[in-house]
Amino acid sequence: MCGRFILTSAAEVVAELFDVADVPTLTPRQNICPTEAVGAVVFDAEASGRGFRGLRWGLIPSWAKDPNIGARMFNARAETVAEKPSFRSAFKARRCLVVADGFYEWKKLDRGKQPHRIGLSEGGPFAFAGLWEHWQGGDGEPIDSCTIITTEPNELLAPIHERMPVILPPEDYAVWLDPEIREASVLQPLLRSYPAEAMTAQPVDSARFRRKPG
DNA sequence: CCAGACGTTGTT
DNA sequence: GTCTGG
DNA sequence: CCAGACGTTGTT
DNA sequence: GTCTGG
Repeated sequence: MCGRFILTSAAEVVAELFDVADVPTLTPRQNICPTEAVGAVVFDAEASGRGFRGLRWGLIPSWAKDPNIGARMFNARAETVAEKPSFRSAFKARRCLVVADGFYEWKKLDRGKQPHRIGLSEGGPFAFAGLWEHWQGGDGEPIDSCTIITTEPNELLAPIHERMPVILPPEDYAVWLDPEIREASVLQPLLRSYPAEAMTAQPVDSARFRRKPG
């Protein structure tokens, strides 16, 4: 699962890792929530290459009447994403890389819950496997939104939570973003747990998630 | 045929 | 939009 | 995901 | 407890 994450890298670092040229200045964010704008790398048909863009986190199916349905579509299960009505068309044609420097998972304890910050040992940004979708209401603004795919946790994450987001290594970026690839038999094998030995997890203070100071 | 569902969690 | 259930 | 709210009418 | 907003 992944319901909160971090993006603090500078635009230049993101541009180099993902080989995109048009990354705008990025405000460091330690607590990105569902329904907020996230940074994503997508296939840009006009440029016949990659582009960086903002997407609303929480995928709104194109057929949804109420865009608020997207608020709880912030994750999609790797095991079922190719078949679920809300995700299958995006899985075939609109995959993306959601840019992050870390994410949070909450471990349930006998008393309360303990958030952990998780990231790559080597530091730096990485890519969640994502999907995006276009939505157009009757008279409202169109919205492009996205979801982050989850899978089983690795050995590091298993004690903390039952799911973890799929992190794609750079060698998988090209296949994941290629819109001509549509076969689940090619795509689904990419949706695996990132190696535990390359990740770190540390408890953090719950106070950082409060909305109001005090 | 039309009407209604379509998702993720976690918790019971 | 597309599938399922009635 | 968590934090914060948690009402009343009437109308579709 | 459950829903909404971010």
